[in-house]
Amino acid sequence: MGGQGRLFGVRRGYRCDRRGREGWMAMMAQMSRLLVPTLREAPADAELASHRLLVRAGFIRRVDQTSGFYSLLPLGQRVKARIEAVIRQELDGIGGQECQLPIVQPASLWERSGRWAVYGQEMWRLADRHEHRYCLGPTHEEVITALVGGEVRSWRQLPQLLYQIQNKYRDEQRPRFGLLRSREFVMKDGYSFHTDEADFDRCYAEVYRAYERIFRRIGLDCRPVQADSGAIGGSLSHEFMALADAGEAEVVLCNACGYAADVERAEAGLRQPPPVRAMQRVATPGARSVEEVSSALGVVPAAVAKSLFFRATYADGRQEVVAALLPGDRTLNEVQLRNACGALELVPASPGEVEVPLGSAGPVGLRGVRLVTDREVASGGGWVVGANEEGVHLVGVCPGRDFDPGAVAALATARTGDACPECGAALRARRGIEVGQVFGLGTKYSAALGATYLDAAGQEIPMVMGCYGIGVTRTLAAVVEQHHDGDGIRWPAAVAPYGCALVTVGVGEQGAQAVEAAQAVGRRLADAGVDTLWDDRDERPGVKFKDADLIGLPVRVTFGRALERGLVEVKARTASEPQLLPLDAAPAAVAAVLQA
RNA sequence: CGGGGUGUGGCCCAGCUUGGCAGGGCGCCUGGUUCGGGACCAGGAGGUCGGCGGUUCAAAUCCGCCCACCCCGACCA
Repeated sequence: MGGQGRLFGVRRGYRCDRRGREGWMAMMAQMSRLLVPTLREAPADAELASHRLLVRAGFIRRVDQTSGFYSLLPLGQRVKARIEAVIRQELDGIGGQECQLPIVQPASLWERSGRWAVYGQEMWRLADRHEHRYCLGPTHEEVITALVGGEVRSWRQLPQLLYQIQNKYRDEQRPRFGLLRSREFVMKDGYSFHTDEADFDRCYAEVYRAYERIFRRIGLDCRPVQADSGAIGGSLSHEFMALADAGEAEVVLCNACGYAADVERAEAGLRQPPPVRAMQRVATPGARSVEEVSSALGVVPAAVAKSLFFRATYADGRQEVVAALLPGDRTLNEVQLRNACGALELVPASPGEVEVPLGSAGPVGLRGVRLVTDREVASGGGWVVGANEEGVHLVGVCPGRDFDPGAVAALATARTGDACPECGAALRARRGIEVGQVFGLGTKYSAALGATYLDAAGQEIPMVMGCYGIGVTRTLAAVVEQHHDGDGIRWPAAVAPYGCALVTVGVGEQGAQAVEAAQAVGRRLADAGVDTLWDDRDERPGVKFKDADLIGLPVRVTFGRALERGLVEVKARTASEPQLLPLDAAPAAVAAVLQA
């Protein structure tokens, strides 16, 4: 029975619907009327701070019995909407046009682009009652290209920049980390269509700058890094990485010149190869790993060139064994290897698939295997390699002289301390959450799907395309990953579900005064365009403070015992101490925190 | 997909080894006392112990199969 609302005769469902500065109706919401199920303890499956806090603070819930499907509760939905609003503003500002595309897409469209066969198991495939095949869109290149190709005929209608913000689907083998890797997620995808590469380059740069503004406004420490363009194809590509230890991606940064790249793309600077000498056989009984071989021969691991074998699968279904040859102290960059041989998929080869003994394998006299050699190994020198004979290695093996290096690629994964490929200073490796990517598609899709236009000379030419994504739900999680403390979330003002928390404490006369004051301040804030969340629940002060910190609105105004002196407490979520201010001064102080 | 783990009320967990009345904390409901950092007292509601089958006088507990979820790896816009 008697919550404070009833006790003090406050009307339930009170809404302040004055129009605020930002154009929407600022409102004063009552906590007692909202579905904000906070939890004292986090569910056992939540590991990352973002996942744990979003669940505990009542922003998201996992759908029962599923992995990778989340409901956004009212608070989560509000944050999502605010992130989307920032994205819309910035994209509309550079001429972007929002549209909506179907989630369900016909297989035929994907067959025309060639990706039905290529996309793999992550694509969620389904059939209707007529057994027509479809997929749940993991992305929308095919649909948008077919759409624009059908409607745009003339160079006069180009360029076009279209975007959509919608649910996308990927049947992840292993969903995890809450919203960071779910099977259903919200993504902003944008596509641009141009007469030529130069026009695309101009658009790419504009979107790139818009992305920088978007992430800055949202409050993410986010770095654009050079990226591999992956399965989608194309050349120019940058990823926007929110730096966070929880990130799944790794990037290397150069403090000296600003070079930044995904490790999938980064090329480590070359080191001096081991000195050239005559090739010689040596017995290495029992030595199989790089460590064993190098210590048996008294050389450093970096002087050993290791051979790694993979079974490569190509787009046409053909398979072959590929060997990667790289320095023994290096981790293989699988993306580079895949790019170098043009394979769709690489799976470590099982011993049965390779004729040579895996612990003593090497490039000299290797047959029936496609060899890809790392740049550093290919640069010369005398390397230790396996002799393709159990227990025997070769020393002083020189590429070109003693074996044909085949294709040469940057197979070594860059790491902290490597030389920056631009300026030679030391690189630093950091982890990041990929929240956005921009890349060029060239004419890959337009050519396949017939998206052509007639130029001024009447020639039919395929449009040049660009593609620009932002993971919206993932960005939401990334913000929490970067903005939280031991007590809860600390939302940046631009994306907070409400700008300000109003906390009334006290009972009896004091409580009544608090309610009256909170409503007055709430109204003034609404007039100023600030949404507020009033904790009007019949809870003890401690509970309200804990929940306020957990939910993490940027400012909290407390109406309590200081009211006797006409004062309220204004505390930024990130501040350690509150300010005591006269009631009248509270709205301005709140606004000051929100604008900081 | 390989390896490991967990399923007991809305949440966190004990009980399982060694079979014998289904428990605790938090949350929820009622009454009372409290009221500035997750209060206290009293009373109460809520559970096919993931599912199916087996062993047994008796199964949350032992056995088999299945399902779901989590972690590590592999994989990845």
